[in-house]
Amino acid sequence: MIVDGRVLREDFVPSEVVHRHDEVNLLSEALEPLLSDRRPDPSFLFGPTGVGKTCIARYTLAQLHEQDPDVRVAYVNCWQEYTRFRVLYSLLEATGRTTDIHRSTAKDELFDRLAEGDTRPLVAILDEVDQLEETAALYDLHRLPHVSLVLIANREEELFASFDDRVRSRLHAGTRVQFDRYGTAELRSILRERATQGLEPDAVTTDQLQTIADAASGDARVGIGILRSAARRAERNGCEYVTEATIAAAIPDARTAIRRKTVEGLPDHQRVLYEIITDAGEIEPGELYEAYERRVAEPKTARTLRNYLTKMVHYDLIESVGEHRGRRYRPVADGDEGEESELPTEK
DNA sequence: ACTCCACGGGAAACGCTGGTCG
DNA sequence: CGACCAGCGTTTCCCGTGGAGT
Repeated sequence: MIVDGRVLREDFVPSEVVHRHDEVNLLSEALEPLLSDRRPDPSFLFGPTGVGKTCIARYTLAQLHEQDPDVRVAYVNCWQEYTRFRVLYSLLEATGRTTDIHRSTAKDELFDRLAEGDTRPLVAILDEVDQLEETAALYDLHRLPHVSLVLIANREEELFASFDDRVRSRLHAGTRVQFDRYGTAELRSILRERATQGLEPDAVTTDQLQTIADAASGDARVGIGILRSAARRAERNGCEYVTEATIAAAIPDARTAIRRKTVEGLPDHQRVLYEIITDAGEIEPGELYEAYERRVAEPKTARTLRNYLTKMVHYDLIESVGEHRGRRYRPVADGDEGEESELPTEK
């Protein structure tokens, strides 16, 4: 049933792109100077989740690398690597020179090492760059003449708001590529493409892909997740092809899978907080702290809990409603319908 | 107006890892 | 080898801010 599981992973980069030719062209034009040994201005890819920003960036850079193997590419996801140290480290790693570096190595050491030595061009793709906490890292990278930046974020205004002045003025020039949500027809053909490569022929019908595309409401990541989950379920049941029932089962599954994974990875104390909040449905801070203290042997301070809470809000596990007095925490709603959940987490 | 409460920034304290020096 | 040191991440303490309730 499943022929090639890699194709169904969301980080799979297809060898051909569907529906994003304009964006690819824009980006590769912007990066063209690299082919004549000049440094391009930074490129920006903006758009909501699951519209192919990451995929297109990787795809385009992979092509570029093929044209000119001297151009190296480093992909950094700023969700995980959100400090200056980690970003620099990831870049060094991509150039394969990290052997003797550990946590205790001074930051400047990392920077120096990037600056000297191998000065072949390096393109740094910084994904979710709005999550980067030390934007000074961007300034650092910009100072390196052989490093070019491709920055990926949801919204332009918010991204620039998070920059400090130095960074903002340096990066203001540059190419913007805006990605819009996929229509269901587009999404359906993307899914068809994946199904053709990843599954047995005829394992899934066009109607079924349509159902999945509808459920994913423009988010290719969710769509692919549903397809993968449905295929796995079908396979586990010994089916030769995907059935309506497996799809129905896979839809909620894919929606919460990512979150469940995050929750499992949470440190103990934070998971306790999360459980209290989900159990209660909605809870106010004071009560939350008390419940927490009752449940844990060696409770952390309230201040620390606040740190945890902001982090969990950040991770989209919980949300807080109201300000100051009368604030409440609750698990983030499961956006059952494709309702515009476009609340760009104000701050 | 005044008090209560929660939020979140900043500085200091702590704990861990790995390096270095005698 | 053991005693220190450097540097980072995490936690705590302290505190200013500002809305809500009275």
